[in-house]
Amino acid sequence: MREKLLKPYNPQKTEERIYKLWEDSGFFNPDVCVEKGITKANAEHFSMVLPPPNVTGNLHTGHALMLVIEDIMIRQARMQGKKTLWLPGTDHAAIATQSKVEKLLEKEGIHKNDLGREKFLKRVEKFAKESHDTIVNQAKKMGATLDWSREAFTLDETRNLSVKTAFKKMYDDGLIYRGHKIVNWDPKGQTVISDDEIVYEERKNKFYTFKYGPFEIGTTRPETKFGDKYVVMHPKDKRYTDYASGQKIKLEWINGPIEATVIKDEIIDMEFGTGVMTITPWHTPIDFDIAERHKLDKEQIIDKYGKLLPVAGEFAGMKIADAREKIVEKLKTKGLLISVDENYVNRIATAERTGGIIEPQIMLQWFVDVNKKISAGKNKLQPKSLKELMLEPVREGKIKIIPNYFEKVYFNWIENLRDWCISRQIWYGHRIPVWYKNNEIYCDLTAPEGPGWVQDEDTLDTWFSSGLWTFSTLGWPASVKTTAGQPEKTGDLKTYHPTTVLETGHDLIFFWVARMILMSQYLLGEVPFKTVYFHGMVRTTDGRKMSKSLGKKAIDPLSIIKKYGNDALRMAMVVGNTPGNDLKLNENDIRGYAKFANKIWNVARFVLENIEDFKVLKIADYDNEDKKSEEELNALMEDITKEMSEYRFSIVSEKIYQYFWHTFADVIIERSKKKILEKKNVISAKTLIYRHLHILLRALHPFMPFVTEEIWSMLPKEKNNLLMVEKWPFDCAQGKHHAN
RNA sequence: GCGCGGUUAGCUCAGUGGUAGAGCGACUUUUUGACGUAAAGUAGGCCGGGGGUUCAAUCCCCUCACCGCGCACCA
Repeated sequence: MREKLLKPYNPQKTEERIYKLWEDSGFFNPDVCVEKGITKANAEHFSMVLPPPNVTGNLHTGHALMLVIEDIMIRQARMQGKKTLWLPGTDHAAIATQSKVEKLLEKEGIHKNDLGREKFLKRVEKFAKESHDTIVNQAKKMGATLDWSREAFTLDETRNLSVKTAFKKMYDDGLIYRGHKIVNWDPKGQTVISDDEIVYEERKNKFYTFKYGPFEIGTTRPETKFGDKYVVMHPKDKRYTDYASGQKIKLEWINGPIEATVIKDEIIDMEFGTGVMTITPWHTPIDFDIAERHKLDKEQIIDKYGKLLPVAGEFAGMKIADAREKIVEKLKTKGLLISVDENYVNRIATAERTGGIIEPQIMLQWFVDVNKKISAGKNKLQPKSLKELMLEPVREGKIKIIPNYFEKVYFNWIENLRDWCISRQIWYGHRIPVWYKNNEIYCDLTAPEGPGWVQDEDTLDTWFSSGLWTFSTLGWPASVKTTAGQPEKTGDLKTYHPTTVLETGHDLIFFWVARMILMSQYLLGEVPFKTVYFHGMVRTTDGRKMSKSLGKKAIDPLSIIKKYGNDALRMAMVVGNTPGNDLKLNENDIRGYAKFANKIWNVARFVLENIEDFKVLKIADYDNEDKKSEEELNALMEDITKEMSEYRFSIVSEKIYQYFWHTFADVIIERSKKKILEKKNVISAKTLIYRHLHILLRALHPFMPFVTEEIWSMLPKEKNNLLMVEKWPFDCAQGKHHAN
């Protein structure tokens, strides 16, 4: 009996030592497991990439939840003898990281332009490195058995090669094009962003109605109205049958008389306002579409700093917010203001990362064409669009999404998907591998020979590199050899791709999950993963999403671990938490599971005290009630193994908890006391409690790895393996229980 | 506007076509030997409202209400 068992379980004194044992064993690396005979060389694989945390700071409870669920899957797979890889990495998170560093510099009174591209990037890299180290340390404290030897970064050299390779192939296939389109310009971040990076905020905005010649037009944005020389109405609107398409009308406007042209278009909602509107094609997506359809002029009104251009006459150079009221005032003086609705509410598009108000602009940018049909990969005979490549595997069940209702959300998104804008006017990120010289354009992995070539200044959307993550981390493109015209995978890519499961938050379904499916389908002709498991968002007890802005209200995972232990936090995050549903993390629950860890500890003490003289550890001749208990335990193991294969961690953790405490401890141990005291069926009793502990520790290990590993080290047994590589107590394939 | 999820014990949440479950909390008892971070026990629920299918509905279908979320539009 070890001394330390005599005191209550102390996670603080245990966890760091245990993690070091695991790490030193090398078993996080599947190759080591094979070398040491833990895993068979030809074993089935189980692989998962870690959703790479952004290098913008610390890990929060959301990360903790992710690490816990993934570590549970990985530990079980490893115990089941699978060749198990959990691949770690971090995300450079382009805009997020750059704007974070910009803010830090701001405090020093420095603007990034003062430093210049190179010096600024050095600062960002320094910051990213520090964040990376913090993140890795925290992940280790959380007990994650990630294979650190394979760690990757979305912006390292290998990943840069994969990004350039992917870009070039898409460019050559005509899937990436450069064009003038209306895009989401963020005046604050001074970059374009994709549709998915927009966050809408409801705000009260004055809704003005102006007299526009014979019409009345409504707007929330008078400052864009300078260029409005087209007035649009529905062709079937009976109120305006007197006006013909193309008809010119002279009218008085902000800066004097103008000539407006009547346009008829069915997109107009006759019910809205007066059924007449003027359009600003340069700054409104829907107006842009109308202008394209009718081949109308487009004129820029607002520059990229959010200031009015000379077209605004006396208002030129003014900022939007300042100009708006003044323009209204002028129109009012001219008798053109009809009414103002003070209580109008509409949605404002803001940039996710900077909070800047999006000003749509027509700009020259790079796009991924999602509708063009190409005969790439395995679809040589039947050309397919990227949209189809994204839809098919989910529709056909090659990718299963848990919970399955997210499949509908996924389909809905793809069906409404527009071309993906991938260029960003920021410095931190993968530089676009395109060079220009006069009118020539050159796209390749390296710069073209000869003088005069200038590389595109822009970088790529961070999700472009994230989309490659399941295979760029496994060595692609180097790990694809082309023999006899057939691409053939080698190395890690061959062994571990498609990955078994992707576990992530449902907020990443479009940003990341869809893009990974796109990239893998297109570049490898296969799915990136077979199952997607979405966890919910972690919330505070009052229901708010946990984030740093909450300050003290947010629970810091590391301080919880310090207080209650890792195992307790893990259980609190798993029990009662079903996929897709948000989790309200409650300190009471965590405290409860800390008690459970202690309960396990005390049970172990009792069992070990009573089997010290006990040499024969094989299945004995049980008496009837013990035999029944053994069978009940076996049935439970079979049951939870099946539940685990269906990713029902909530149920499994609860069942083991219940059985351990209220059957093993409360019934079986109490019964054994009596038998041992009365010296009746002692062998049966001792065998039963030993085997229960032996089996339950293994079943509990993925959920509560630290306390179970610590107790395991004290158990009398033939081999001295770490529990993390012991056998899971039920073999699904063979229907066998692993006795010892 | 289109769509998705939720509504179960005081709180946080599981769950199932056939007498309703857990944790925490509350209350009562127990200083017995693994554990007081414990044990034994008790109380507490028309499973959101209404309708339907069924021998049987908390569960399946329809509908309403409220809460949360996503997408689109917003001149």
